Amino acid sequence: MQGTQNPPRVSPTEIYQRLKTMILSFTLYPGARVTEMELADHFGVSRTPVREALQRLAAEGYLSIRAKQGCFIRDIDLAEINQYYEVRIALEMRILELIGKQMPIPELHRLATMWDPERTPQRGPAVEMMVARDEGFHLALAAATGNAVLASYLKDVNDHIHIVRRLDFTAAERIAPTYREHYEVIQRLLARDVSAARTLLEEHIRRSADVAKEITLAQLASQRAKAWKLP
Amino acid sequence: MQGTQNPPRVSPTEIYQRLKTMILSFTLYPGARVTEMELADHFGVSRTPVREALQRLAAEGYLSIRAKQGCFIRDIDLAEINQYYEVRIALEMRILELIGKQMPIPELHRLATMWDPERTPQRGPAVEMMVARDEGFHLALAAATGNAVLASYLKDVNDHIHIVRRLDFTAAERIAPTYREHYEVIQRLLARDVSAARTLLEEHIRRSADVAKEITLAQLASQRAKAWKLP
DNA sequence: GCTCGATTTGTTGTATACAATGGTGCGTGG
DNA sequence: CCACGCACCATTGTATACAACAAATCGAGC
Repeated sequence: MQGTQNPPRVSPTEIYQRLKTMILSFTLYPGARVTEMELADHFGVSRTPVREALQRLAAEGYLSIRAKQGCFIRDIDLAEINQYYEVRIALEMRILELIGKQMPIPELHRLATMWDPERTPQRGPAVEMMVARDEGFHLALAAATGNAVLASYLKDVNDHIHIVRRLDFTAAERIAPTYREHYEVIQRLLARDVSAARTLLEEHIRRSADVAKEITLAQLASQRAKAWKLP
Repeated sequence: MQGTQNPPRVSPTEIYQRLKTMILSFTLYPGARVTEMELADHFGVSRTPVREALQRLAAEGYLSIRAKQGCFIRDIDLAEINQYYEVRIALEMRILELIGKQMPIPELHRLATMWDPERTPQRGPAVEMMVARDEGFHLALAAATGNAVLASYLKDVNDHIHIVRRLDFTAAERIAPTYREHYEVIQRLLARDVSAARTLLEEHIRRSADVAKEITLAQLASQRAKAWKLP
């Protein structure tokens, strides 16, 4: 609409990222249908770069391209989300093993300060802000392994559960426990007690997953109600 | 060449799979350059479906598309391969935890029979055959978790190390140990001793990784020697 | 003979025209 | 009133023409 298509032509990668953001933030809600022409007009380019972006998104499972019909944002499949969470636990458990004896103390202190329960924000921060902070915590642990491939797999898994995970923090009462649980994990790492850190982190992930999935069910119901009256 | 392009038009997905196979089997060796037109002619289609396949392969890291220059098969980066092996261990360790107490006995017996050391083939089977069997073993464990997402991540990791892993079995002396080690893991699972199974499986993976990486170094050297005299 | 620059060539990036096909709605017949 | 079939339309799949640009090549000048 607001024509910013003259000087910088929108690249396929940028289209990909913007579409992914729209999907992950529910701007394009599950089940919605988009056509290549629509998006091409929207971004001020031809169908070619749009197709490239859509194919990437389809390959990653965010939407499905049905031949001669259109592109449909994939429905949220809670059973599948559960499976992604299981993969996440697999990766994060190994991450703790890898960094347990080796992660530098200063870096641990930095995280501890960042998640000090006494600094829990009183009036909840913006949801997206909180999600980014949370994902940052877990990715920081991954990065500390020095294994970029491992970190990128965790990032990939995170993206796939992001759409659900962000709902965890719409419930304000999850913010304080998140601070406390993150802090506890760091304390165990400082004490070089990897086993305890593992137990705590797994419980933390499962707790947040449960809350997020619960909220998702409600969200989906209301989303369907909205979709009901559109046509 | 042998014109089979009339009745069935080659789909982008098929192009993708065939190219991937060519890369993983060293038919297109690391560093080689291919152009879209070349491949389009080869498969008897236009550049469009070829581009689709190449973009998927690039997204998965198998090749890099350099603007206005060409597509280059990615070099093998042994440090990166190491990182993939670490992810593989993370996933497989969790897989053992998940199936430990639950995998049905008959399925375990099936695998035990399949990898009975006494049935080790005397004159080595074809390398690709052995690799497929090996990957099948590990994917069978993954499938037994009932977690399709987890299994697909393991498959993805396997694909990325396949190019190196297959070399493990060019050394005939690795075949017997593979049978023995697989068999041992299954025995521990039958005894419901998950912890022992984990230890054995991790050692097994690390051993095969070490051999594979060693052979890769030699292979790369000879490959470079070949490439030397091509132009 | 050597160096630097313009031109040519080859390759990917983008736009567009055309082909193939699934879905929809309308009309007809029972 | 309902069921069935046919034509039209919307949408993706494919081919091709054109644009943009990097590298190599060739030539001119010193």
